[in-house]
Amino acid sequence: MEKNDNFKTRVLSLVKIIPKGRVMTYGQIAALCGKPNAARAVGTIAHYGPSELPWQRVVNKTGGLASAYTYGGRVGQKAQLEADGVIVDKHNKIDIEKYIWWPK
DNA sequence: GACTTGACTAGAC
DNA sequence: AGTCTAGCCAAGT
Repeated sequence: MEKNDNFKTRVLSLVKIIPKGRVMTYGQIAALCGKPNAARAVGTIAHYGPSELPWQRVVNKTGGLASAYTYGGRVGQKAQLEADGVIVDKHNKIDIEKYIWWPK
């Protein structure tokens, strides 16, 4: 049963453990799940995944906020990241190099 | 049940 | 330096 959901579950679990004030990239999460080039899959899973996941801490390589693409009106994300201690730019960009986090 | 689209990234041209 | 292709997984049609 868990074999089919293995990748999806891994991604979701990984996002759940992102500490406050830190962020991760799609490619990074994908790589940690065993598929270094499955960044797209990560985004897809995220979009259809539970809304309780802190996807606001997940960003793309350009440092842009994730849901900014589809949920452009989701202004709460910026405030949420700032509440976590992440400085968000005017253009919804963050210092990815500074806030990137890797699980130990 | 097969095809298409989608919160992405990296490499090739 | 900018544009295009390829690769992954899941959900919708």
